[in-house]
Amino acid sequence: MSVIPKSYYQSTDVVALSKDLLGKYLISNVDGNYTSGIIVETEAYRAPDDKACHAYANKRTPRTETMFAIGGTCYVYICYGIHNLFNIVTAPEGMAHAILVRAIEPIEGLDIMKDRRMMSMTKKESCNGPGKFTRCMDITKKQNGIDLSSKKSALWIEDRGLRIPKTNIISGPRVGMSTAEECSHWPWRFRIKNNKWTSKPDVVNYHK
DNA sequence: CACGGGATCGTCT
DNA sequence: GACGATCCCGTGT
Repeated sequence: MSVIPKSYYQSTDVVALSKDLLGKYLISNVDGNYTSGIIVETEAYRAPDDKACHAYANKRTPRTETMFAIGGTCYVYICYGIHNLFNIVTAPEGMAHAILVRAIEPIEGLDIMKDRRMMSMTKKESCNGPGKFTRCMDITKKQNGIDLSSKKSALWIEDRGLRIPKTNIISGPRVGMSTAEECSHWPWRFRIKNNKWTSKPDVVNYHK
């Protein structure tokens, strides 16, 4: 039940951290409603060279400013006007790296999550998307910029000893990127092999 | 199961 | 004023 310390997030290898975060527990304690889940799918974003990253070319705007914060900071933004997407900022302050959490396996507080989602948590469709589990855990822009390495926060991450062997980690291209062109092919999307709580596996196919 | 379109609004040009 | 690091539902097979 140990909270992952801020030092963990200072690595400049955001790809390695994206893999290492698989199997860690994301805890939400918003307004006293405790829910948790295991991170089963992640995606890496890395400024300045990654065109798919909001902070591509180290572009600073009111929105991207959070990405430049110290590793261990929470970055939440709204996508398509509806969905709150949850990211973990990594690397030292000034370096805009982040990891998008794309899916979790719901573990605790299933009744609370069910009410928020209006869907049974035994269904694999309940949390297998970045806009889905945030709804279950009430993650919103209110949490943008908070510290993920403290249990005093509304959100934090724990290492409960679960270990995912490297042979059980699948990598693939990132999704949902029409303008980032070649960067979308970078295999920076990671998920736990044979885990029913990940989003539908994409077939890697560069031939059509 | 694949595909297509609508929802909906913050963000940046 | 256009565009999303998405989701859901309808239609057709």
